[in-house]
Amino acid sequence: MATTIKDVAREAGVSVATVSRVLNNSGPVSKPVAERIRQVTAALRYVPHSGARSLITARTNTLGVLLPDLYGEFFSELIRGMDRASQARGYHLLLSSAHSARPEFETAMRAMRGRVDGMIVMSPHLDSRTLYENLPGNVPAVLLSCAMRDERYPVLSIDNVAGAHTMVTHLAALGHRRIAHVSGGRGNHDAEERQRGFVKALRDAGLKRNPQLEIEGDFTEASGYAAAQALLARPVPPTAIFAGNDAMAIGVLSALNEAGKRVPADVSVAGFDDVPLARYLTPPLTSVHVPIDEMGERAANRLIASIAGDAIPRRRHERLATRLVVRASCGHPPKQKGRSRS
Amino acid sequence: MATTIKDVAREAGVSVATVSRVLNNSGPVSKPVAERIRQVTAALRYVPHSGARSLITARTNTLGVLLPDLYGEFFSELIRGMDRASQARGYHLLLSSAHSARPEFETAMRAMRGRVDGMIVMSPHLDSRTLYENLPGNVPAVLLSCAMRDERYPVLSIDNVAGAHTMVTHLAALGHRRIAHVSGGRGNHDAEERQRGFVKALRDAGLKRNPQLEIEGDFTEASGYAAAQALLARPVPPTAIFAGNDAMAIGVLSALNEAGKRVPADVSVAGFDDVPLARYLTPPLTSVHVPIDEMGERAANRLIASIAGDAIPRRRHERLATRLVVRASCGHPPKQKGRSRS
DNA sequence: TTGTAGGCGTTATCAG
DNA sequence: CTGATAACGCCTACAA
Repeated sequence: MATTIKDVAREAGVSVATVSRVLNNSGPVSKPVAERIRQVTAALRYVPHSGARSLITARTNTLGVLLPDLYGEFFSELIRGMDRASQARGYHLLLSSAHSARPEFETAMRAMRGRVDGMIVMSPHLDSRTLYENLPGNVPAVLLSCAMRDERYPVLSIDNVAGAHTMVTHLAALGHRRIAHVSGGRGNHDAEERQRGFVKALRDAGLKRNPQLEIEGDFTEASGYAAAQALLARPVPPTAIFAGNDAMAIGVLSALNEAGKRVPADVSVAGFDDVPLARYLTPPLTSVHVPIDEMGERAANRLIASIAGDAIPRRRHERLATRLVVRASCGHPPKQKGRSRS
Repeated sequence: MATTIKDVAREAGVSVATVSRVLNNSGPVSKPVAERIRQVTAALRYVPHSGARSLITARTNTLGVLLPDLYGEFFSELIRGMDRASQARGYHLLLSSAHSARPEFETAMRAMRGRVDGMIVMSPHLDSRTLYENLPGNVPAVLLSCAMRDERYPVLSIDNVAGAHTMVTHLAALGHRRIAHVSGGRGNHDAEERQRGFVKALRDAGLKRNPQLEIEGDFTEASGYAAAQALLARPVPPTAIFAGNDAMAIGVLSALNEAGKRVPADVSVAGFDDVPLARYLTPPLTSVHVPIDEMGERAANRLIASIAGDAIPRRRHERLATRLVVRASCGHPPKQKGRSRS
């Protein structure tokens, strides 16, 4: 049915070995013969069977990608970055998502073994144990935003703590003393780091941590919306709300607007990620810029390098720097009408 | 290095045939033997080499997915839908993006041949000719949002014309007579269909088409922003702006807000797609709902069915229905003379 | 119920 | 420079 190398060889009047040599530039072939073979190959629309090839070369030229639930702009960007890097080096992407839960993660991991040369795993919900036990021993892997303490696998992550710290410090510098945080959810690595940055910045600014002003969300707009409503219902609401990502910040903006609060006149709002649309929100969102596509790109490049057997960089754990992006959604707190503390 | 079926056989003291039978449930094996084999398989963490297997079964259990440039929420949703359906049926997704241009499309298509059992192709920028010439003859394919006139391949698309028509009719019913359209760009299939719906609805509402009120964008927030600025500069600006997708509508909102226009008091704004965050915009965006993830899901299911050799549905071309979602961003046009005094 | 052996499409190793 | 031919890991008749 499908044309094989034999068909090409027969048609061109040569042996399969010669055809193979032409197609892979792996050996000397005379000009005219090579030319004829190329012609026949094109005419027959022949494409080598990658499975058969990988059988002998032990390479699939494919990277496995394991992601959590896909949502929003974030993953489009991430995948875009990985794809760009992969294509440039002749690799394909075998994608599998929705593996926040453990059993699905294990299944997906197993299913990939054998069809990929390496794996990129993003699994902000799983603990080191589960990761270790399921990561393939035989192929290299790069982790994204994972809770990996040691250096057994290279990990790429966002500098969440510093990013959140910078943001909260910025808010404090604007004069805010009641700064709320809507976190991305317990058990999520990025979310917890961002919260750590928040807490640390409060302390560094000499502000007291207030449980009333910390709410757990789940990185969705809906959870940000609900969180803001809850915060507004507090006896003394916050003057600034720092959301764990832009999606939740959007939900926060929505709730504030609905409640008749002006941003930033009444309440300041800040996000994290700085997705492309952040600057087009009303008002434009102050956020922490994360180079998402670059993270994807780096992960792929790093994996490909380690597949190729390149020397492993000394520092396996790499943190991507963030950048504070100040826009109109944050300003000074409103003049205190009630008591001012401390 | 990697463990093979032979290792398992040796370790379990049986032949490779028996191991194979156990792993594929393809033949009678005695209980105790099967049990031992399963144990050894697990202990050795053996996973069959998919390439070798596909060599003989002629199946890869992989779907190839060719997408244009990834952006925004749209593609996260789409991929999520495809992945969900694929996983449920034991298929993997081999993803490749950024193929708006012809040569890249051809390369990507060729690279996939041989590693997939079927292909999902989304290529709103390419013409039928190019598509035909590059679509694989040997594996089934499903097209998304493609300009395919005949029925050679099944096509799934959004009912863009009806969606746009409904929206514009809605705006006209609110009293708008100067309705602008920011289109998604010439050469993009979805964009052109939406524009057709816009034009048709104008006519049906007895409104005259006005070139001054039609601007070409490219589905990005930035282009929506620029378009709105241009529209505001018109001698007589529109009272409603219908953007070809939500991203551009976001840009429009941003520009209007910056120009001090109130939405919907001064100008109404509508989008298309109804991405998850549309309801959380300020103001919440009136849009045309498109079941994006369902489209991905259906595409995958349909492809898998045709791989399995299921009977092909009579109507190969399937249009997904859209739904008007009315929110606060659209209202009646301002009174003719009494322009807002703010 | 189990084992043996042939072959799937490639590439790599030899001879020529 | 070119052509046989032996792997690669697996599945599947066919034989036992």
